[in-house]
Amino acid sequence: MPRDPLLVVILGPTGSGKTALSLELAARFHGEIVNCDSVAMYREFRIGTAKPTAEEQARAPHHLLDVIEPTNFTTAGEYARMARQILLQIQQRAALPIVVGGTGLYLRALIDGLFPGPERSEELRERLRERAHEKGAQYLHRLLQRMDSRSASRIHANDVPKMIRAIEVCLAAKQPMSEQWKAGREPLTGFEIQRIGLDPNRAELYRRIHERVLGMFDAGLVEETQQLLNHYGDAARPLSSIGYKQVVQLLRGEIDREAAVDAVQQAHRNYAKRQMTWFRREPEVTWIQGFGNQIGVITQAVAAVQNRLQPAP
RNA sequence: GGCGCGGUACCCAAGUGGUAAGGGAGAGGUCUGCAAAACCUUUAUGCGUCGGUUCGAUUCCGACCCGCGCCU
Repeated sequence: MPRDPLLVVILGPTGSGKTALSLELAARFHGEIVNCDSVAMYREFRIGTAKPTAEEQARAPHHLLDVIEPTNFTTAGEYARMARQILLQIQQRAALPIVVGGTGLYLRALIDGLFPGPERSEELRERLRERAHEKGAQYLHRLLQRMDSRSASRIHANDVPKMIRAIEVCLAAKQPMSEQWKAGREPLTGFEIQRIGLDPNRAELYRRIHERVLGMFDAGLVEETQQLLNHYGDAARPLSSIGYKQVVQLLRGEIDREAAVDAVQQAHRNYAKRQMTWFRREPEVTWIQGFGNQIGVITQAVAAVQNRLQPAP
């Protein structure tokens, strides 16, 4: 019986060597790389996102890098649509798609799908955010409680973003979000999925992050941020993401360089931990202990892919 | 050597004669369209040491140790 083509997913915390591993796998299996890091999708954000360099990108086709204007924004749903489109194209070329990234929600949106609900509404969000600011988060929670008590009980009363999304969904569809969820998700079909998870030793990962951030500053993170700030100001949303946010504070004179470096390192460490919490729940992951640029790790990853391509009889 | 100030968790730090705020870090967790976001949980029988007063001391008293500042 005909089998679906294989889709390889590489996941892991920031600094675990996903890029290095993806290039190795792409070279061995005629792969094409599909980015799954939210901020790497933005143009001109280069150093702070640890995007693959031009040389690295020349070693295999890369997708969904630099596809959003700095002043625009994207969402998990939009990401999933774009990525699925690209997956089909790669399939037609008979190449191996390799999804690489650390944004857990985007990965889930791609593979498991989201419920077919309404997209975000900026005006409504702005209003709700103001209310929350004036009257406190509890106000939103009471509001949601009236519209959709099931969702309200699942969302913590301090979690403003999630409450806003739930209220938005209820209003746009004139139906509780919990009802709309019953329609189920829209999962990706037509692929067999091999997830490879990088699970490096925590202390070692933190050491690598320390060095990597120093490297970013050496490579001109401050200058890059300065340019983005000059060109776009607050309109470039990723300026508030890890690395850029702290450098903006440095450029505004709120902290000195040493404090900025420390803060960026700290933010990356916190992020890596959160990513691991998310990924631990991801199903069917072949976990490999170590970093993606280590020979032993690469060997194991290659074997895992090989196994799926030509399973033992 | 003298005087003054200070010593509370891994770090910063509040505090009271009645049984140790808060923040950060660390660890664990949540996540259905801003997710590199947001949120939740958790961490000192212990307050430099030894005595004393007291029903009760981290708090008051004494001595000592350590740090910082000033004076000689």
